[in-house]
Amino acid sequence: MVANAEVAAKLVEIADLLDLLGERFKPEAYRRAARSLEALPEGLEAVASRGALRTIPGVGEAIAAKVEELLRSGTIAYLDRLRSEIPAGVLALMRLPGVGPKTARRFWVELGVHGPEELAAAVAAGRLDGVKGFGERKIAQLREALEAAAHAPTTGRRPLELVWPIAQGLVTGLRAAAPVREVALAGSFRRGRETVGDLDLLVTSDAPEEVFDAFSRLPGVREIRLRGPTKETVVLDGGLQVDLRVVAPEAFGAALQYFTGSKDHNVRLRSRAREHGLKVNEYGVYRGEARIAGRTEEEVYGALGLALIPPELREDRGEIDLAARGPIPRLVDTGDLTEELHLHLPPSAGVAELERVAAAAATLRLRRVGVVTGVWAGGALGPSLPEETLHRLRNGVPPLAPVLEVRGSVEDAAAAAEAAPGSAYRVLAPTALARPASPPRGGVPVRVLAHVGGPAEAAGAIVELARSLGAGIEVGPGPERFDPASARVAVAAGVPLVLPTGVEREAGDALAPVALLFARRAGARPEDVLNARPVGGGTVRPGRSPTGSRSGRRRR
DNA sequence: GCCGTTTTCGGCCCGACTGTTTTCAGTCG
Repeated sequence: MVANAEVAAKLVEIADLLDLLGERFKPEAYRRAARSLEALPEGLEAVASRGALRTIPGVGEAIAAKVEELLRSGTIAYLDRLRSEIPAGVLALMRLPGVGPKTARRFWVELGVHGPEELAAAVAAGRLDGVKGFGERKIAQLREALEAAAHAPTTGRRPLELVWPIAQGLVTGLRAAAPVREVALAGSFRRGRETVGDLDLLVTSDAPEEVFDAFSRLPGVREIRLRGPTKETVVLDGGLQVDLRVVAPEAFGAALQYFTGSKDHNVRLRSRAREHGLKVNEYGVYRGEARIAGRTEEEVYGALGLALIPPELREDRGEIDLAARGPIPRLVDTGDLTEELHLHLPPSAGVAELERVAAAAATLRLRRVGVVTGVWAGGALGPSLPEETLHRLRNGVPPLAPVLEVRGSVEDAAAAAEAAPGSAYRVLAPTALARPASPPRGGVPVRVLAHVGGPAEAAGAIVELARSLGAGIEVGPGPERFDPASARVAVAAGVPLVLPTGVEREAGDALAPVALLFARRAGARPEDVLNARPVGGGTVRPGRSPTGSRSGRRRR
């Protein structure tokens, strides 16, 4: 079994190598196909076996053939040929900051340098001095990049939930320290991608210089990488890069749209604009010289004859055609959540803690909060809260309700429910998956929550299990929850999602907001979310069938 | 190499910033 990410990596390598050969449009074609493969909620082998590779956006005849070749034989002859033409170290040269395909190729062809180590030696030996295009500053920059690459591992993309608190801190800090009006996070962060490469911050202000000064002095800012009249790039202590842009208020919507991306979405949007005799850039929508939109995103999409597209859907997966046909179905939002299905309190939690949660629940207008009173595992019930707290909970602290958590199979869950009547139960699905599942026994008040993640390729099997149990599947960061691609499979199959409400969390905690972004990215409407529905239904009926026209089907 | 609500050929987003250049190429997002 070849993982989708592995195939995508091979295509990206082809793209990089073609870049070095000076190809104009092929590299981007291979990269676009690679991005599509990475986001695929299904194993490539399954797609290939039903002959559907070419339905993947950006995959045409040639790339489909190469993917098939890779799945069949484990290699791509075309890639092997490119590799034989270009030394591996030249690719590493191209990945140095400030070095692109042109420069890397010059190092290789003109200087006979085959990799970063050789380049470092060449720089040290003064072989770049006097070479056209390499002044003092360029050489110093190169020396620094080589130094950094030798010591620090390349900083890749980071999980969204880890970047979340950092991003919120920057927004808060900027609001407090600089003369800004609007502040917004854009980029893949705003789209709710599972991983974030860097952060894009957008502000409106009359005094850009003051904003940049204040931004540079925020705690955690390690260095300024570049600074111009409208843009500043800094690097934080952890190595995360942050781009800050200051734009005029009348262009805020256009800039937000532009810097939210995705790249593929923007490219398609611009093609559409051209077809309508319009031009879109980060300052607005133009008909000739006249600016016809730009203050809000709604204006920008409207000028192109489109309904506003939620950022989480802007991936060029058919959302533009959808928006051309009419308003996009409303996606689930924080305010739709009516219930917390399971909340773990610290083992020492006292009565005051219950009251704190109840107050938080009131603020969030939650009608029910399931508090885990014990974990049933291996046929025994483990205590999880002090006796006084349990007593108080059972005697009623609205809207809190005791919930029993079961880790095991469906049979375990039924046994646990009989041993501790009156509590709902949930199944931790890794174990449930390992055993044959059967529907819960009758007469027990249950609500099944499959608490399980895994590779996107496995999503289909888990969704089917959840459907047979009448379970909802928790969405959010971490290996025990569904990521956006898997969640999309669930939504398309009519299996409801479950979202954490964040009721017990401290401010700045990322679980609930990130889970919400993931669900929205999966195209989930309020009715696709189990705990966004009216309380009282209790059990989800097993074996619900998808309803033909659900949101999940509008993309691929 | 991909793609199509003007197209199966001829396009492919577009601007900021840097360094080095005296008018622009390369990189980046």
